[in-house]
Amino acid sequence: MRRGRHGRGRELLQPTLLLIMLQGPAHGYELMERLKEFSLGDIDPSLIYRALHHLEAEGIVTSAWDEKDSQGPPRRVYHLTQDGREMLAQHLEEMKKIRQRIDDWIQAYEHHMQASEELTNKPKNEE
Amino acid sequence: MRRGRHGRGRELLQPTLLLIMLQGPAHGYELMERLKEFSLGDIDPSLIYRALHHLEAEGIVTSAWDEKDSQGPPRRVYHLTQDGREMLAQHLEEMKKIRQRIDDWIQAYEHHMQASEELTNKPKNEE
DNA sequence: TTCTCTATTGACATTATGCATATAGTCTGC
DNA sequence: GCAGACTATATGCATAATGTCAATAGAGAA
Repeated sequence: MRRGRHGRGRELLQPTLLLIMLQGPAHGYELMERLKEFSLGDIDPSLIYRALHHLEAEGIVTSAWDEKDSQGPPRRVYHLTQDGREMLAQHLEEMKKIRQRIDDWIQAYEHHMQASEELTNKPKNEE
Repeated sequence: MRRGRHGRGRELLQPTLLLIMLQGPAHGYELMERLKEFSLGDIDPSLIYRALHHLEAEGIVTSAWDEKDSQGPPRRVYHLTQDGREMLAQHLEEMKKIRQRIDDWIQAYEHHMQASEELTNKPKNEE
């Protein structure tokens, strides 16, 4: 299975991990699976665990070994801190800005393409 | 002037440089100025020049010293290659995907917030 | 000549990414 | 019981990308 090839969507990893945790505590493997819901499957597991360690070091999440039975080795369960909730609110604002930039980009691109297509189709001055 | 702090919008740098060049050849300083049109002012100049060198090494753009007068030191003028135009078309597809993911993210976040707000405002079972 | 703006580049440190791999528990079927 | 698949987390290492800072230098204005 080819995974994580190139930086596609990697900038959405952290915000999306937090968003899933907003819906409730989760362990790494589960987060990895649920990223598929956001078209972010295909990310190498090591990147997810590394992101989680990083978030914990920043105080955005906390973690503890799960006391309940696992279907494998013990799980480390992560949940949001208050800082994490605030971070999410900041992410929302950031997301809106990025979306606006992307919209501007797409519009500028398509506008240019449309204009140059018209030039190609009407080389002589029609009206 | 604080510049380039953190990865804000940095993922849009390359596509946006190419988009501006699609509208016509341009030199680095000019590109840097025109990035403001896409809310990408505030990027350190060295990042822009580095991106341009990288694009040239990849054959996405070519460059030459400008023969015309500068209002300062000589300018290096960049223009798109055919590969660059194809790259732009790929960027368009990528942009649309990212845009979709961001929409999904925002919708999930706001949906959760709305749901939890309702729980807060109606703790007893009203209908 | 000094200051600001124009213009490009390089050095250096830090951080992120990609990929491979180690470790190990559980579960299913044989 | 053991092989193989799935669950679960973590580390090491090489390379790529970023951030910061500063060097260099021409042109134009005061």
